[in-house]
Amino acid sequence: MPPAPEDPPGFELPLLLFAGFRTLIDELHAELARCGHPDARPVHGFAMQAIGPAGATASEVGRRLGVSKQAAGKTVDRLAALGYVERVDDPHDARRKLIRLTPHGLDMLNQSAEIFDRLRARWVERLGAERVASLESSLRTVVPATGFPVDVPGWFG
Amino acid sequence: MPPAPEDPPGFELPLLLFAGFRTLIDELHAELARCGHPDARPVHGFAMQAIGPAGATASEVGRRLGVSKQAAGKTVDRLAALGYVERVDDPHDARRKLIRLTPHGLDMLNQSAEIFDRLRARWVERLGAERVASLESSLRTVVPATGFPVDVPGWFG
DNA sequence: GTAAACTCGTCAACGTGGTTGTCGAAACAG
DNA sequence: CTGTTTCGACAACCACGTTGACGAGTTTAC
Repeated sequence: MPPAPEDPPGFELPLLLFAGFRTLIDELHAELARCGHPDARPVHGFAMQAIGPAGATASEVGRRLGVSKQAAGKTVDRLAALGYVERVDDPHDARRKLIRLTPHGLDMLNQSAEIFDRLRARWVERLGAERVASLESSLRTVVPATGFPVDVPGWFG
Repeated sequence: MPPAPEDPPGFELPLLLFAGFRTLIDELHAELARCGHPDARPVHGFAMQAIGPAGATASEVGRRLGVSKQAAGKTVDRLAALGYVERVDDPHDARRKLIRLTPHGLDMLNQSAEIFDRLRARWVERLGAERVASLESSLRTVVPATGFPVDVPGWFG
Protein backbone atom coordinates (compact mmCIF):
# COMPACT_ATOMS: atom_id res chain seq x y z
CA MET A 1 0.00 0.00 0.00
CA PRO A 2 1.87 3.08 -1.21
CA PRO A 3 1.27 6.21 0.85
CA ALA A 4 -2.28 7.27 0.15
CA PRO A 5 -2.74 11.01 -0.19
CA GLU A 6 -5.06 11.10 2.82
CA ASP A 7 -2.44 9.51 5.08
CA PRO A 8 -0.81 11.89 7.51
CA PRO A 9 2.69 12.89 6.44
CA GLY A 10 5.27 10.48 7.81
CA PHE A 11 7.10 13.08 9.79
CA GLU A 12 4.14 13.55 12.09
CA LEU A 13 4.67 10.16 13.72
CA PRO A 14 8.15 10.86 15.13
CA LEU A 15 7.02 14.33 16.15
CA LEU A 16 4.10 12.92 18.11
CA LEU A 17 6.25 10.26 19.76
CA PHE A 18 8.79 12.87 20.74
CA ALA A 19 6.13 15.28 21.98
CA GLY A 20 4.55 12.52 24.04
CA PHE A 21 7.86 11.50 25.55
CA ARG A 22 8.86 15.04 26.23
CA THR A 23 5.52 15.94 27.76
CA LEU A 24 5.85 13.10 30.23
CA ILE A 25 9.46 13.93 31.06
CA ASP A 26 8.71 17.62 31.49
CA GLU A 27 5.81 16.88 33.80
CA LEU A 28 7.92 14.39 35.73
CA HIS A 29 10.62 16.95 36.36
CA ALA A 30 8.19 19.73 37.18
CA GLU A 31 6.72 17.42 39.81
CA LEU A 32 10.12 16.21 41.03
CA ALA A 33 11.16 19.83 41.51
CA ARG A 34 8.21 20.25 43.87
CA CYS A 35 9.23 17.15 45.84
CA GLY A 36 12.77 18.03 46.85
CA HIS A 37 14.55 17.27 43.58
CA PRO A 38 14.81 20.59 41.75
CA ASP A 39 18.17 19.78 40.14
CA ALA A 40 17.26 16.41 38.67
CA ARG A 41 17.71 16.11 34.91
CA PRO A 42 16.44 13.47 32.53
CA VAL A 43 19.91 12.02 32.14
CA HIS A 44 20.15 11.57 35.89
CA GLY A 45 17.08 9.37 35.95
CA PHE A 46 18.42 7.17 33.18
CA ALA A 47 21.80 6.88 34.87
CA MET A 48 20.37 6.08 38.30
CA GLN A 49 18.09 3.50 36.76
CA ALA A 50 21.22 1.96 35.25
CA ILE A 51 22.97 2.00 38.62
CA GLY A 52 20.04 0.34 40.34
CA PRO A 53 19.50 -0.33 44.04
CA ALA A 54 22.32 -2.90 44.02
CA GLY A 55 24.90 -0.41 42.79
CA ALA A 56 27.26 -0.69 39.85
CA THR A 57 30.61 0.55 38.57
CA ALA A 58 31.01 3.42 36.15
CA SER A 59 32.02 1.02 33.38
CA GLU A 60 28.90 -1.06 33.91
CA VAL A 61 26.72 2.04 33.84
CA GLY A 62 28.34 3.05 30.59
CA ARG A 63 27.67 -0.34 29.03
CA ARG A 64 24.06 -0.40 30.21
CA LEU A 65 23.46 3.10 28.84
CA GLY A 66 25.37 2.51 25.62
CA VAL A 67 27.88 5.28 26.28
CA SER A 68 31.60 5.30 26.99
CA LYS A 69 32.84 4.64 30.50
CA GLN A 70 34.27 8.16 30.55
CA ALA A 71 30.90 9.72 29.83
CA ALA A 72 29.31 7.53 32.49
CA GLY A 73 32.05 8.57 34.92
CA LYS A 74 31.35 12.24 34.33
CA THR A 75 27.62 11.75 34.83
CA VAL A 76 28.36 9.92 38.08
CA ASP A 77 30.51 12.88 39.13
CA ARG A 78 27.53 15.21 38.71
CA LEU A 79 25.22 12.75 40.45
CA ALA A 80 27.66 12.58 43.36
CA ALA A 81 27.94 16.36 43.53
CA LEU A 82 24.14 16.51 43.84
CA GLY A 83 24.17 13.91 46.58
CA TYR A 84 22.34 11.24 44.61
CA VAL A 85 25.11 8.65 44.66
CA GLU A 86 28.34 7.89 46.48
CA ARG A 87 31.43 5.98 45.45
CA VAL A 88 32.77 3.28 47.74
CA ASP A 89 35.90 1.21 47.26
CA ASP A 90 35.37 -2.42 46.37
CA PRO A 91 37.28 -4.51 48.93
CA HIS A 92 37.54 -7.42 46.49
CA ASP A 93 38.97 -5.41 43.58
CA ALA A 94 41.08 -2.35 44.23
CA ARG A 95 40.44 -1.03 40.72
CA ARG A 96 36.68 -0.92 41.04
CA LYS A 97 34.69 1.79 42.76
CA LEU A 98 31.13 0.77 43.54
CA ILE A 99 28.56 3.49 42.89
CA ARG A 100 25.65 3.27 45.30
CA LEU A 101 22.47 5.28 45.51
CA THR A 102 22.23 7.43 48.61
CA PRO A 103 18.89 7.64 50.46
CA HIS A 104 18.32 10.89 48.55
CA GLY A 105 18.91 9.08 45.27
CA LEU A 106 16.67 6.19 46.23
CA ASP A 107 14.00 8.71 47.14
CA MET A 108 14.21 10.26 43.70
CA LEU A 109 13.86 6.88 42.03
CA ASN A 110 10.82 6.03 44.16
CA GLN A 111 9.19 9.39 43.59
CA SER A 112 9.80 9.10 39.85
CA ALA A 113 8.07 5.73 39.78
CA GLU A 114 5.06 7.13 41.62
CA ILE A 115 4.87 10.21 39.42
CA PHE A 116 5.09 8.14 36.23
CA ASP A 117 2.25 5.97 37.51
CA ARG A 118 0.14 9.05 38.15
CA LEU A 119 0.96 10.46 34.71
CA ARG A 120 0.00 7.21 33.05
CA ALA A 121 -3.24 7.27 35.04
CA ARG A 122 -3.94 10.71 33.62
CA TRP A 123 -3.51 9.36 30.09
CA VAL A 124 -5.92 6.59 31.00
CA GLU A 125 -8.42 9.21 32.16
CA ARG A 126 -8.23 10.99 28.83
CA LEU A 127 -7.91 8.02 26.48
CA GLY A 128 -9.30 5.07 28.35
CA ALA A 129 -7.33 2.08 29.58
CA GLU A 130 -7.71 0.24 26.32
CA ARG A 131 -6.20 2.90 24.09
CA VAL A 132 -3.23 3.40 26.42
CA ALA A 133 -2.63 -0.34 26.59
CA SER A 134 -2.96 -0.54 22.82
CA LEU A 135 -0.48 2.29 22.37
CA GLU A 136 2.04 0.52 24.60
CA SER A 137 1.53 -2.80 22.89
CA SER A 138 1.90 -1.25 19.44
CA LEU A 139 5.14 0.38 20.42
CA ARG A 140 6.44 -2.82 21.99
CA THR A 141 5.85 -4.48 18.64
CA VAL A 142 7.74 -2.00 16.52
CA VAL A 143 10.67 -1.05 18.75
CA PRO A 144 13.61 -3.43 18.67
CA ALA A 145 13.48 -5.71 21.68
CA THR A 146 16.81 -4.51 23.06
CA GLY A 147 17.06 -2.80 26.43
CA PHE A 148 17.01 0.94 26.12
CA PRO A 149 20.36 1.58 24.47
CA VAL A 150 19.69 1.63 20.73
CA ASP A 151 23.32 2.48 20.01
CA VAL A 152 23.72 5.51 17.86
CA PRO A 153 26.46 7.48 19.59
CA GLY A 154 25.61 11.11 19.95
CA TRP A 155 22.23 10.79 18.30
CA PHE A 156 21.05 13.92 20.04
CA GLY A 157 24.19 15.65 21.07
CA MET B 1 -8.86 3.86 39.06
CA PRO B 2 -5.71 3.69 41.19
CA PRO B 3 -2.83 1.84 39.53
CA ALA B 4 -3.87 -1.79 39.45
CA PRO B 5 -1.05 -4.23 40.17
CA GLU B 6 -1.35 -5.76 36.70
CA ASP B 7 -0.81 -2.38 35.00
CA PRO B 8 2.58 -1.93 33.43
CA PRO B 9 4.83 0.31 35.49
CA GLY B 10 4.40 3.95 34.49
CA PHE B 11 7.99 4.38 33.42
CA GLU B 12 7.51 1.97 30.55
CA LEU B 13 5.34 4.45 28.65
CA PRO B 14 8.00 7.17 28.27
CA LEU B 15 10.60 4.53 27.50
CA LEU B 16 8.48 3.12 24.70
CA LEU B 17 7.73 6.57 23.28
CA PHE B 18 11.40 7.43 23.35
CA ALA B 19 12.42 4.11 21.84
CA GLY B 20 9.86 4.55 19.08
CA PHE B 21 11.01 8.06 18.32
CA ARG B 22 14.63 7.12 18.42
CA THR B 23 14.13 4.06 16.25
CA LEU B 24 12.54 6.20 13.56
CA ILE B 25 15.20 8.89 13.81
CA ASP B 26 18.04 6.36 13.72
CA GLU B 27 16.58 4.67 10.66
CA LEU B 28 16.01 8.02 9.00
CA HIS B 29 19.63 9.01 9.45
CA ALA B 30 20.97 5.62 8.45
CA GLU B 31 18.99 6.00 5.22
CA LEU B 32 19.95 9.66 4.74
CA ALA B 33 23.59 8.68 5.08
CA ARG B 34 23.12 6.32 2.12
CA CYS B 35 21.51 9.10 0.06
CA GLY B 36 24.21 11.75 0.12
CA HIS B 37 23.62 13.16 3.59
CA PRO B 38 26.07 11.37 5.87
CA ASP B 39 26.61 14.36 8.15
CA ALA B 40 22.98 15.19 8.87
CA ARG B 41 21.99 15.17 12.53
CA PRO B 42 18.56 15.18 14.12
CA VAL B 43 18.96 18.78 15.17
CA HIS B 44 19.64 19.77 11.57
CA GLY B 45 16.33 18.36 10.42
CA PHE B 46 14.44 20.24 13.09
CA ALA B 47 16.24 23.46 12.29
CA MET B 48 15.74 23.18 8.53
CA GLN B 49 12.08 22.42 9.07
CA ALA B 50 11.93 25.62 11.10
CA ILE B 51 13.65 27.55 8.32
CA GLY B 52 11.26 26.22 5.72
CA PRO B 53 11.35 26.66 1.92
CA ALA B 54 10.57 30.37 2.31
CA GLY B 55 13.60 31.06 4.47
CA ALA B 56 13.76 32.72 7.87
CA THR B 57 16.08 34.70 10.09
CA ALA B 58 18.09 33.18 12.92
CA SER B 59 15.88 34.88 15.50
CA GLU B 60 12.76 33.42 13.91
CA VAL B 61 14.30 29.98 13.85
CA GLY B 62 15.13 30.33 17.53
CA ARG B 63 11.57 31.31 18.38
CA ARG B 64 10.08 28.48 16.34
CA LEU B 65 12.39 25.97 17.97
CA GLY B 66 12.02 27.40 21.45
CA VAL B 67 15.72 28.15 21.86
CA SER B 68 17.70 31.37 22.10
CA LYS B 69 18.61 33.26 18.97
CA GLN B 70 22.26 32.63 19.78
CA ALA B 71 21.76 28.87 19.82
CA ALA B 72 19.83 29.08 16.56
CA GLY B 73 22.62 31.17 15.07
CA LYS B 74 25.21 28.56 15.97
CA THR B 75 23.12 25.77 14.48
CA VAL B 76 22.78 27.82 11.29
CA ASP B 77 26.56 28.20 11.24
CA ARG B 78 26.96 24.42 11.23
CA LEU B 79 24.23 24.04 8.63
CA ALA B 80 25.98 26.59 6.43
CA ALA B 81 29.35 24.85 6.90
CA LEU B 82 27.70 21.64 5.64
CA GLY B 83 26.23 23.43 2.65
CA TYR B 84 22.60 23.01 3.70
CA VAL B 85 21.78 26.72 3.99
CA GLU B 86 23.15 30.09 2.97
CA ARG B 87 22.77 33.54 4.48
CA VAL B 88 21.73 36.40 2.26
CA ASP B 89 21.35 40.03 3.23
CA ASP B 90 17.82 41.36 3.44
CA PRO B 91 17.62 44.44 1.17
CA HIS B 92 14.68 45.82 3.16
CA ASP B 93 16.30 45.57 6.59
CA ALA B 94 20.05 45.82 6.98
CA ARG B 95 19.95 44.07 10.36
CA ARG B 96 18.35 40.89 9.08
CA LYS B 97 20.12 38.07 7.31
CA LEU B 98 17.77 35.73 5.52
CA ILE B 99 18.65 32.07 5.86
CA ARG B 100 17.68 30.10 2.78
CA LEU B 101 17.89 26.40 2.05
CA THR B 102 20.35 25.52 -0.67
CA PRO B 103 19.38 22.88 -3.27
CA HIS B 104 21.35 20.43 -1.14
CA GLY B 105 19.30 21.40 1.90
CA LEU B 106 16.05 21.18 0.01
CA ASP B 107 17.09 17.73 -1.18
CA MET B 108 17.63 16.61 2.38
CA LEU B 109 14.22 17.85 3.42
CA ASN B 110 12.56 16.08 0.50
CA GLN B 111 14.44 12.87 1.10
CA SER B 112 13.55 12.99 4.78
CA ALA B 113 9.87 13.32 3.94
CA GLU B 114 10.04 10.32 1.61
CA ILE B 115 11.96 8.23 4.11
CA PHE B 116 9.54 9.06 6.91
CA ASP B 117 6.67 8.03 4.66
CA ARG B 118 8.37 4.71 3.97
CA LEU B 119 9.09 4.16 7.66
CA ARG B 120 5.47 4.85 8.54
CA ALA B 121 4.43 2.40 5.84
CA ARG B 122 6.61 -0.23 7.51
CA TRP B 123 4.79 0.36 10.80
CA VAL B 124 1.54 -0.05 8.92
CA GLU B 125 2.79 -3.37 7.54
CA ARG B 126 3.54 -4.63 11.04
CA LEU B 127 0.61 -3.12 12.95
CA GLY B 128 -2.05 -2.43 10.39
CA ALA B 129 -3.25 0.96 9.28
CA GLU B 130 -5.82 1.18 12.05
CA ARG B 131 -3.42 0.70 14.93
CA VAL B 132 -0.97 3.24 13.53
CA ALA B 133 -3.75 5.77 12.99
CA SER B 134 -5.04 5.06 16.49
CA LEU B 135 -1.57 5.56 17.94
CA GLU B 136 -1.26 8.92 16.20
CA SER B 137 -4.70 10.03 17.23
CA SER B 138 -4.12 9.01 20.85
CA LEU B 139 -0.91 11.00 20.97
CA ARG B 140 -2.55 13.99 19.35
CA THR B 141 -5.08 14.09 22.16
CA VAL B 142 -2.60 13.88 25.02
CA VAL B 143 0.19 16.14 23.80
CA PRO B 144 -0.39 19.84 24.29
CA ALA B 145 -1.59 21.38 21.06
CA THR B 146 1.42 23.69 20.78
CA GLY B 147 3.80 23.46 17.86
CA PHE B 148 6.79 21.34 18.70
CA PRO B 149 8.51 23.56 21.24
CA VAL B 150 7.28 22.47 24.67
CA ASP B 151 9.56 24.98 26.37
CA VAL B 152 11.73 23.44 28.98
CA PRO B 153 15.12 24.95 28.30
CA GLY B 154 17.85 22.38 28.25
CA TRP B 155 15.51 19.47 28.90
CA PHE B 156 18.04 17.06 27.46
CA GLY B 157 21.28 19.00 27.55
C1' DG C 1 13.06 65.46 13.40
C1' DT C 2 15.04 63.73 17.08
C1' DA C 3 15.28 60.72 21.23
C1' DA C 4 14.01 56.52 23.19
C1' DA C 5 12.99 51.80 22.64
C1' DC C 6 13.22 47.73 20.42
C1' DT C 7 15.29 44.07 17.23
C1' DC C 8 19.02 41.76 14.64
C1' DG C 9 23.20 39.43 14.55
C1' DT C 10 27.38 38.53 16.82
C1' DC C 11 31.01 37.83 20.43
C1' DA C 12 32.40 35.85 24.81
C1' DA C 13 32.11 32.83 28.73
C1' DC C 14 30.24 28.96 30.52
C1' DG C 15 27.60 24.33 31.56
C1' DT C 16 26.37 19.70 30.21
C1' DG C 17 26.61 15.49 27.82
C1' DG C 18 29.05 13.18 24.62
C1' DT C 19 33.58 11.44 21.99
C1' DT C 20 38.66 9.58 21.46
C1' DG C 21 43.20 8.64 23.21
C1' DT C 22 46.37 7.76 26.96
C1' DC C 23 47.87 6.16 31.28
C1' DG C 24 49.06 3.68 35.84
C1' DA C 25 47.41 0.36 38.81
C1' DA C 26 45.24 -3.87 39.67
C1' DA C 27 43.50 -8.44 38.26
C1' DC C 28 43.80 -12.36 35.49
C1' DA C 29 45.49 -16.08 31.99
C1' DG C 30 49.20 -18.51 30.23
C1' DC D 1 56.65 -14.55 35.97
C1' DT D 2 54.85 -12.40 31.93
C1' DG D 3 51.54 -10.74 28.98
C1' DT D 4 46.65 -9.14 28.41
C1' DT D 5 42.62 -7.13 30.06
C1' DT D 6 39.99 -4.12 32.89
C1' DC D 7 39.22 -0.21 35.98
C1' DG D 8 39.14 4.66 36.82
C1' DA D 9 41.05 8.90 35.75
C1' DC D 10 43.07 12.72 32.89
C1' DA D 11 43.19 15.66 28.72
C1' DA D 12 41.55 17.52 24.55
C1' DC D 13 37.90 18.11 21.78
C1' DC D 14 32.96 18.67 19.72
C1' DA D 15 27.84 19.67 19.67
C1' DC D 16 24.25 22.11 21.65
C1' DG D 17 22.41 24.87 24.90
C1' DT D 18 22.49 28.99 28.24
C1' DT D 19 23.34 34.44 29.82
C1' DG D 20 25.07 38.77 29.19
C1' DA D 21 26.79 42.41 26.45
C1' DC D 22 27.18 45.26 22.42
C1' DG D 23 27.02 47.95 17.86
C1' DA D 24 24.24 48.80 14.20
C1' DG D 25 19.74 49.42 12.13
C1' DT D 26 14.65 50.16 12.53
C1' DT D 27 10.45 51.79 14.86
C1' DT D 28 7.85 54.38 17.83
C1' DA D 29 6.70 58.43 20.51
C1' DC D 30 6.87 62.95 21.35
